[in-house]
Amino acid sequence: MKTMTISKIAKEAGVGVETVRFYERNGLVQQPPKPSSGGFRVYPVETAERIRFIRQAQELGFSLREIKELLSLRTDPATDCADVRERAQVKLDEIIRKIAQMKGIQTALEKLIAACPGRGALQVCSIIDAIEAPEKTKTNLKKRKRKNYE
Amino acid sequence: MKTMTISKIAKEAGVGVETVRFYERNGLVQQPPKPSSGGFRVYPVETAERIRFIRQAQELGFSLREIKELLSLRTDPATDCADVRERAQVKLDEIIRKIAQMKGIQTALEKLIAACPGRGALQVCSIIDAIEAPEKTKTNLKKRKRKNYE
DNA sequence: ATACACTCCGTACAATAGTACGGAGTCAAG
DNA sequence: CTTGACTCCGTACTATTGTACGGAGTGTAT
Repeated sequence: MKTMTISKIAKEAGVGVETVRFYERNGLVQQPPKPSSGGFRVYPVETAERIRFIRQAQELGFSLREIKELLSLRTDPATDCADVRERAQVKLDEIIRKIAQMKGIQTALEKLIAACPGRGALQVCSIIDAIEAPEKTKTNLKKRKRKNYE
Repeated sequence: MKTMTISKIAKEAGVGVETVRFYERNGLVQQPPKPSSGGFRVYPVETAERIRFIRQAQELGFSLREIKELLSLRTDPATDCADVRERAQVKLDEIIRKIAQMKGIQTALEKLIAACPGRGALQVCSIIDAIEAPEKTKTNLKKRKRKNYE
């Protein structure tokens, strides 16, 4: 196995060298020490996996701050297990909520696509319409008043 | 129904007035005309729904640019239906991919939580480990030092 | 041993997504 | 008709998430 320099890691992870450094500066990946013999830093291959995870989580709407929290979850006997469980559970709930929302949009898009060739059979004209009518395409769903927010 | 001013819309949507204006400037919501009688702009209630959709889509990792695309999808007989279908399908594929990724993280978190009290039964020590081992516990590829981080 | 690519580090610049501010206009209650 | 809250609009500032640049050091292939 060739020595993993920062550019190899970056290539492996599909990001630029500067991005790796940026993640190092922000504590998302650990910067390996410079070898005592001098020269360039050598990276463990796992770093690339870690970065790929970061990018994936970003695509799913997590901020770097949140991703850092995700990555800091460890079932390490040395740390408090109950705490890890609790934090993991919070993230899990969030994920489950997001999946549900995602499925809402999925259904809406499917409705939109289905409404396309029939032209007018459904009243679905935009993705908003497709979402706002969860199931019942019955009349007068505009009467609901939503005071739900804050 | 009282006249929806911008601050009512903002409150209804759970955002600040400035955010509404920002979305207007960027074409995500349409700015209603000033009444010919003069005075303040009056907003249709749907604007609040639209903004809530924007916020939701953002949470799911879509940029405002992408959300604008989503919102511009319309099964309008006047526009090319095949085009709408195509663009909707692209978004749909993306959503489906994201849901799959999300489920990957969900499973990883569940493994992490499961590994917590048993302590050592599973080798899952971080969320990365929980993700990188899809299900086959192919021995000792991952067995090396995982002491490196934090 | 020299060329050349790559590392290292600091700082600067950039895009996205807001948030804040200030001054002038408007509305509605007292 | 005054007062206070809100609108309108422009501009400026902020946070997050990177990208780019420049100069000095290092590794390596020829």
